[in-house]
Amino acid sequence: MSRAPDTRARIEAAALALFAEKGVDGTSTRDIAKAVGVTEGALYRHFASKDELARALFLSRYGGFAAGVEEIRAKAEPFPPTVAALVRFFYAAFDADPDAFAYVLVTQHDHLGGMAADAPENVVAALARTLADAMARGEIAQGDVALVSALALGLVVQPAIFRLYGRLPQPPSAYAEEVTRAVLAAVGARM
Amino acid sequence: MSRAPDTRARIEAAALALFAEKGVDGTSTRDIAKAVGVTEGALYRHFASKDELARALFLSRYGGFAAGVEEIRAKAEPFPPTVAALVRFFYAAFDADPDAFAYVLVTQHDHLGGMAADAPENVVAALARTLADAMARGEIAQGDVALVSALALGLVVQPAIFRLYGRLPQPPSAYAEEVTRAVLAAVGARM
DNA sequence: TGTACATCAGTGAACGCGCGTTCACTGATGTAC
DNA sequence: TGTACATCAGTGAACGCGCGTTCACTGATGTAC
Repeated sequence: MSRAPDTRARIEAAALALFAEKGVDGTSTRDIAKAVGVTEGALYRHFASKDELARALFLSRYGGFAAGVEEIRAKAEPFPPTVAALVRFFYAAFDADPDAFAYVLVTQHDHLGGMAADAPENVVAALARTLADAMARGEIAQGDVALVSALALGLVVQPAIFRLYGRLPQPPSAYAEEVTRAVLAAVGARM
Repeated sequence: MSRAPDTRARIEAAALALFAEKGVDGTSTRDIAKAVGVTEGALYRHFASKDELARALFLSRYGGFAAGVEEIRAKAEPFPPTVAALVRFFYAAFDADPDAFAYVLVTQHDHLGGMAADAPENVVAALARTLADAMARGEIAQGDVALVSALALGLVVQPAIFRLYGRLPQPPSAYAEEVTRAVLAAVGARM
């Protein structure tokens, strides 16, 4: 039986909340230790460094997004229900943990530097494949896949950002249907 | 006649480039001074602190965006040419100074905290007014103005972000027409 | 025009502080016999 | 079951370092008379 209490999980939760609110650079190891209620030294029993903590948090959360997107894509349903499922998936994740959503959103470019642009675990790559498939099947208008990916992603992500900064009266999940409709219209889906 | 050479402008340019690339926290005053070719002390002849430098850079650049958006809105042209003008304006700004675009994008929430949500100099507020006007005139579908603002902004901004991180083969200005079309479709413009 | 003084952008060395990290230690829990 | 030892998560004090900022100074430029 494991001896350890839930300290590692509590460090992750506290760090994620602080990183999301004040940024990684704006959060000190003292801040984290204080929030958890342990000394700074204890952090180093669970993570080799502050950087490794930041990276572990990113990879686990980001991996969840990538897996979810890829799973929905792999079902190969028609385009409209696929988009609806993707939107619902992202906004359910937002509702479940806004801190994680904000953290991944803001730090993705720091951590994805080394990842292959078309790696299966890359969210944008999975999204691009979904759109390329739909184009190949004639379900949406022909166009530059990278651009269309940007358009679709922007439509889904920006309401979440607005919500994070208090610009939306309700969480984005309340708008899932409207966002889905906007994506279908923006990418020229044949309805 | 002014004695001063262009040191202040050179500090701003170097700081903007560094802030855009590595973030404000990731950039030290030593970095800036070295890039400019002066000592750190010299920075304080022009700016009271590193924070004030960051804020001055933000306000001047952001002010340009807000003024441009408000100017286009004030012309009160029909909705489609208004959107086209806005998209062209943002992407021209991107082309002219990608560092400034990236810096404003990333740091806006740090600096806009105190600004009234509906201040005339607030870019999102100006955008929301544009969309509210179009709704009132029946040019676009009725809906939550905040949500529709998020959708429109996301469509315009995300391609710029993709370009900044090397995910788009061409600068966003090359896609201005397609983005305009996507915005019109997404907000349900009567064509 | 020449001289005396004021202004100011820059230098270079130094500062105190908070940062991430280390380390000898303690005490509780698990394991071997 | 009882005892001896190993493991490990935590403590608390300390560390060296890079950070933003300060300051006495210099020398070039502008101004007054």
